[in-house]
Amino acid sequence: MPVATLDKTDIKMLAALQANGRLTNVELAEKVALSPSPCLRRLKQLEESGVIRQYVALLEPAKIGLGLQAFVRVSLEKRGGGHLENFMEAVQRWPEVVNCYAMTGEMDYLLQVYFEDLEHFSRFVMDDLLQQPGVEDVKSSFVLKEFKKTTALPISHLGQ
Amino acid sequence: MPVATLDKTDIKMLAALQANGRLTNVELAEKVALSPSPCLRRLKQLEESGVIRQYVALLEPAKIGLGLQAFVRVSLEKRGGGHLENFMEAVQRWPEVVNCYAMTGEMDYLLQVYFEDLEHFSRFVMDDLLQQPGVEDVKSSFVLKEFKKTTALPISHLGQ
DNA sequence: TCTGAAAGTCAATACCG
DNA sequence: CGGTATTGACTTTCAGA
Repeated sequence: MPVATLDKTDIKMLAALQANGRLTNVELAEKVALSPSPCLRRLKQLEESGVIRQYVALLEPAKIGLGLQAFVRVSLEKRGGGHLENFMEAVQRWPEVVNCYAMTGEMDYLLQVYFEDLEHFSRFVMDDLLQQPGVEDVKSSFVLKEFKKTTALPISHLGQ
Repeated sequence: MPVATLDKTDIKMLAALQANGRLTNVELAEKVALSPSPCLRRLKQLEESGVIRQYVALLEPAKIGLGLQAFVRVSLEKRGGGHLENFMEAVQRWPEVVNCYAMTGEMDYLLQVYFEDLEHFSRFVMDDLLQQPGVEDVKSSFVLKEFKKTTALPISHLGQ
């Protein structure tokens, strides 16, 4: 995947949109000292090249009853066909799982998962995770506090 | 933090905005079978109550030269004043760190961090992390593959 | 590549069932 | 709670520098 060539104005645009994805083109143009027309052209370019992947609304977990966040390490049986495939299909289906990573180190998978409470967590592990063919072991850690929480990637390292 | 009371229409709105944060009010109203005016009133309510925390643009890490993602576990000295405070200030400052959690289990901290490459990672650990007063130990795992990656929280568990 | 103007669309408000 | 109508602002496109 090629790295895009971005100038100072593009970087300012990305910083502004990472902070507020609903900025109008006129507002964005003001922030980067451009008139709306070329600003819009640059924006379309950033979207079409895939530098901007998506615009989303972020919800507050506690306000929708998701008071519990966990990281769950799952070990899959190494032998036996299709376990990984089936597991990943299930992961896509389970709405509680927001992220799933394969990591270096141990040959297992790291899930980031939201729950309403411990009972919900328990049901998820018993009824979903451990019912899934190939799942050998499950180890969970819960988030006590989030000290930093952002979706904004660093961009200052890019060009001028 | 109180849990908001949301009806079926609110839930549809949240689902739509988690998938596309730049939907216009008219588009959103069509999706939830409402006219624009009450739709906008509901939207403002969701924003003001804090259910919608923020709108953001998500960038593609690989397209901006961030090909390496890691989880870093940091142990802080338990004795000695202000280490945690100073560390958290530094964490806010370091742009590579997108998330920082205190977890159950071991009394240490989990960072989610983006890097350009291993040399960037090395510089971060040597020049930033290990120079920070109170940092005792650092253990890193790298992301080999992301099987699921979303910011959309589950909302189907809420009312009708 | 930017500016500026023109046409269509949308946000935001007021008002009414 | 819902819908309609209005005004001003914004998006989008195109011609020209």
